[in-house]
Amino acid sequence: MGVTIKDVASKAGVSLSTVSLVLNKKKNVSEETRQKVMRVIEALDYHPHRIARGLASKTTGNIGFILTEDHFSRAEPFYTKVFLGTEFEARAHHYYMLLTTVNGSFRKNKHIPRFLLEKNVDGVILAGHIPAVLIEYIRKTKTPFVFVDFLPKTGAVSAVLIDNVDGARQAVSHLTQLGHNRIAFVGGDMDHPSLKVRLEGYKKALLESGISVDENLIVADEPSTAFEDGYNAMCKLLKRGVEFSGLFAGNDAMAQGCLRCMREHDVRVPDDVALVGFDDIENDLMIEPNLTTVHVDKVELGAMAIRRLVEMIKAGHFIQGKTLLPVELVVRRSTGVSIK
Amino acid sequence: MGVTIKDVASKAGVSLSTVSLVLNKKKNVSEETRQKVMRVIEALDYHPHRIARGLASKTTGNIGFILTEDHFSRAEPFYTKVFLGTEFEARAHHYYMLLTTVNGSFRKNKHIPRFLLEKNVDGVILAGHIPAVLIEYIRKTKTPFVFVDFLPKTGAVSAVLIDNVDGARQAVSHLTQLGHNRIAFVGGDMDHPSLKVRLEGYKKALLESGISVDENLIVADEPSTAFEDGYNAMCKLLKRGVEFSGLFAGNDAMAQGCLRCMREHDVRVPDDVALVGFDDIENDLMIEPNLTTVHVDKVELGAMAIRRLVEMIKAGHFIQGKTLLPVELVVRRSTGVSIK
DNA sequence: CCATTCTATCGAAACGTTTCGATTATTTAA
DNA sequence: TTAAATAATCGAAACGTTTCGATAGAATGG
Repeated sequence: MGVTIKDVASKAGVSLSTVSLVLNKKKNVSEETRQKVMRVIEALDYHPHRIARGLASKTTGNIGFILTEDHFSRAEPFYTKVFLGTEFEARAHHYYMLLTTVNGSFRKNKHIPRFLLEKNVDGVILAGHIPAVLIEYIRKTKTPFVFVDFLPKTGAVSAVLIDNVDGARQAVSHLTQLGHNRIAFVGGDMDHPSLKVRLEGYKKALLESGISVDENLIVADEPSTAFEDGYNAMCKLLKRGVEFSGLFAGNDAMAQGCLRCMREHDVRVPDDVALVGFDDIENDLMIEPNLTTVHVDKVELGAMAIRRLVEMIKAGHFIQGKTLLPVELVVRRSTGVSIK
Repeated sequence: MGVTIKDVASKAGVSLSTVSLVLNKKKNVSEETRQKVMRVIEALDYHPHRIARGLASKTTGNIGFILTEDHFSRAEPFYTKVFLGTEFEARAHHYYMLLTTVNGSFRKNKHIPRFLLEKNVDGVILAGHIPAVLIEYIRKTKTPFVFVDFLPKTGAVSAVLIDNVDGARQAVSHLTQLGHNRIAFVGGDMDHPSLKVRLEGYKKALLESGISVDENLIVADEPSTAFEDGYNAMCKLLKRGVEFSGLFAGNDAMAQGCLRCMREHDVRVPDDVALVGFDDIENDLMIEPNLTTVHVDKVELGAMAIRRLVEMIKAGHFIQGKTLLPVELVVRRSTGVSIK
């Protein structure tokens, strides 16, 4: 039905292979015939058939995105943004993204993503806590892969990570500079590297400011990092009766949960407590007071991962290394700094 | 490298074609050989190569998702949710989704999505305001397609739509049942069928309740439907000085913008004004007061579209028709009804 | 001026399936 | 008992490219 390379060849009076050479910008084709072929391609509005090209060249034009189910259903659409970032960047490199989720109860030879089994991707992005068995499988298949916001315990990796330490430092030193020295931390899901590192960054920043760490000011044992977890954590903290005037939440969803809890207990933000979150999600601007937070460019995070992956695919071999995504504090009303 | 159908055939002692027949569950293969072949497939952990299968069967296993750029960058992640809904449902039918955006300044023969040119999809989902030229192109290629939350002006269509009329009716009659009879409407982007229909539904519901429509209570000329548009619209409405005690916003993002504006003007919700939104977005629960709204299951909307599309692909011909997604009012604090 | 290298082009195999028509074996009908 | 229909299996073509090795002609070197 559609026009094929054969049609182009015959109409241009050259062989199939010559057209292919032109299409793939290979050497050793005269400028003259190149132009002739190009004109015919234009005239016939020819576009190579992706599938056929794929079979011959052992290339798919697809990149897989593997995500754990629980991360995907997180209220906070963090990974959704990351995924969209990969979409945009992938398209710029002429790839399409194939998305799939795996769940925690992963069993080998059973739950391997279909696009891997069917050899339908040129590389994969791994986001969130991916089961070790799966990572091992991917390594075996020699498929290029890049981690996003996660690091496995072992093995050589290519990864793109948030600069959580720096973010936590910026958040905490913003609070100390405002004069706070009793600064609490609220977090959860400490299995996730990001949250763990944010807590570490918090401690480090305190020490750098000459403030000792008080474990009574830390609530980090919530199972997850959603709004409710923030709410619950804050309730625990308030129940302890310890004094604090600054609060650093592991992410914005939790920060907003804290806010709700504090409001219910007549603790005013920013008057009684200055609050800083992490992530910079959309509705930080829709709540009262607008939330001071550490901005994370999730879309860019995805884009960086794709760039790394495409580089590896082109190179034809694994390229080890980690890249940190810089983050930036954005100061809003919740830390009491008045903005014009 | 990988194990192919050839390996299975020789190990099972049958021909290539027999293995293929087994794989595709065709008739006329004896139970005995079927089992023998299946055992070998298991033993070798064979999985057919998607690309090769695609070339031979003229099938891609992919579904395209076409979206307008401006809709995609909308603050409110409506279409993102719809897309995820298609992802999940597509996977259940063993398809992968390929996403792309087109922009308003669409030119034929230039901005046609690559997956269409390269014949890399078995069907497409069209979300939002898709340029008519593109629709025409898709029709010509005989690619099955389904619209989501949009209807083109002309031609036979298969579409999945939100039951906006019913949603508006539920919203408005909730307000009238609470005793309000001065009910305002705030909307924008009236080019979009959904918003237009919500306004119509609002008027219809008023009339059904014996309340005449007062154009002074309607602000619908905002360019878009984001938070800011709601904010601006509400400012205009308040400036008019007309009295109202109920407010129906075209969507939740606008409703939240209204809320912000009212707060700045010391109009209290729900005490002075009872507010209902539309969509039921995540942070309706994170704002004060929690927003009464019309719940739209965006994920299900996407899933419905996929089911329709898969049906068409299987049938091998276009199937005309529209399906309405039922919606449901969820009552929260912003309409003043106290919930235990 | 001939041997060598280089350039441009081509033919054919290969990629891993599906599918169609042929073939053989088996059953059914007359 | 034989012709016809049916069931099971197979061989080969086809899908639309890329790529490798071959070939012929042009350029280069000694």
